[in-house]
Amino acid sequence: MTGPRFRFAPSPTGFFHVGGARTALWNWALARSMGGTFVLRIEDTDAERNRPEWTQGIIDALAWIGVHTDDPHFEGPYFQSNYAEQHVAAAQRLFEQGDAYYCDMTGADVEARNKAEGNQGYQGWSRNRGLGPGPGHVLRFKVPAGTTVVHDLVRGEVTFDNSLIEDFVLLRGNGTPMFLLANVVDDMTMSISHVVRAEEHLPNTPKQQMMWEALGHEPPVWAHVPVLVNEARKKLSKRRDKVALEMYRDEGYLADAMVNYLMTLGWMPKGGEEIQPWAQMEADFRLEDVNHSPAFFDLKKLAAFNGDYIRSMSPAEFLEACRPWLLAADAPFPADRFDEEVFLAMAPVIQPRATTLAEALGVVDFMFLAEPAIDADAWAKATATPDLVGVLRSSSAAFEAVADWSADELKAAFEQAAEANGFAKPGKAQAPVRVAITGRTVGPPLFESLEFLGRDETLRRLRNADATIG
RNA sequence: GCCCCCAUCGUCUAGUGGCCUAGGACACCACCCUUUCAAGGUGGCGGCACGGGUUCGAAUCCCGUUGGGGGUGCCA
Repeated sequence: MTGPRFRFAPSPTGFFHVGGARTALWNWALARSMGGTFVLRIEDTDAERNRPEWTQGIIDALAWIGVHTDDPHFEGPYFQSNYAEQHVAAAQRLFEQGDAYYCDMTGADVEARNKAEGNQGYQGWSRNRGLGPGPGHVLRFKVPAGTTVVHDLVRGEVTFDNSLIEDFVLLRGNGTPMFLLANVVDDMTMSISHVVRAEEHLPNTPKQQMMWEALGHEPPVWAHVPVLVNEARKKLSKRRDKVALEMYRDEGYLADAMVNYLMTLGWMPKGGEEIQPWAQMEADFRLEDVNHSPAFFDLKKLAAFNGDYIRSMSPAEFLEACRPWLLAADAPFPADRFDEEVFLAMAPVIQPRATTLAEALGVVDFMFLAEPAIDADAWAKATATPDLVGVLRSSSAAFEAVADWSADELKAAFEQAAEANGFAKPGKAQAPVRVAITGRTVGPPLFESLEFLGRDETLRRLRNADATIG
């Protein structure tokens, strides 16, 4: 692979952020459509928040959204912690070149001096003190005078006044490298040509660009994409918001729907049609077309996308997609009562009624439950008047007499029973039968359900329900 | 506080000086269809933050204001 080299560099935190997923997807689309490479680098240098299993979580999440480690465009994962020596070596080089210097002031020292002098930030106090490395000495980058212009593919030219950028820390007092340094050195080592990341990194960019230059390299192409925000228009946070990709997967959001939705947050496929196959989006995606303002991660719209994708599946695909929920320990009904044939046959009436896969099983759970729970309020309402009770009893009798147990005949039988009890519109009289059979007032078409439920079970449930009426 | 970014319906967006009476999607409302609920169909509501310029002409260019967001660690 000789094309451009992109990278995705998450820090392991135990879950995969939806914002990170979008960034990964955009990098992935770019790498693939440009014949380039997507480098995965796990930024695990902060021992505080890092566990080996987190990494697998990242790889699994990426695979779910279609970023596969066995794709020729994929490279990695690399672990930042393995490159500490190189980070330190680069810092050493900057020191030797005179682009960095040691400082023995602690954070408290800096704060105290600023308070005394009415200043803010680090004022380059140790620039000319000629300090060498030593315990507690941090290495700081000597920010040159002038301005730094960042060329950004989505923002354009952004100019920073270097005098407003403090001499930032490269190496901690204990000698370990800081993120800014590690990040730059790794990008250089991995020959990254395009850094596509969230906007929150834009203020870091002049610092990183100065390091690239000091280290004798041409900086990469930068692209800072807008952040994803919540309803209050604040950056999505794991404390407040539902940001874990895994949670959406577990609730039955389809990967294709999630991917499609994420892609359109800040970018619109050509032609203005939002629902697009991955291949099309991959081919069309351009950083130059990315929007500049933060995008609200809208659960309602995600749900709409998901419903759309669910409805477009064939019954067989739908069954397979539901399989994990059918086999789950907390499945809504016991596996041995499940009937694939029935589920397949009912799929077309289930799909338009479900927003998520998890929800889909709930639509037909009554078909596979030995004794579906009857909602008390629904039952009370469905049998509140004598005519409703009458419908229940006469339809029960009418069903018993049906010769051919089919939806059509059941419907005809029911309509007669309803009319006999004074209902001009049979639809209005469905409630008692529906509640008796399904436990609820709403659900898939009743007579088709009865057909599949079978004569014996239908009549049994009607008799049981009838018996509960005084 | 300081620095940076941003600003089209409630939301995601189309729009790159005349094609804009500002288009689509989600949400919402109404109607149709109908076997409940959905789905589907039709229609509706609703927006260029404000003020100055530039121009024959501005949602589009410039300046300012206001508003929002991000960043300001010996976190990543």
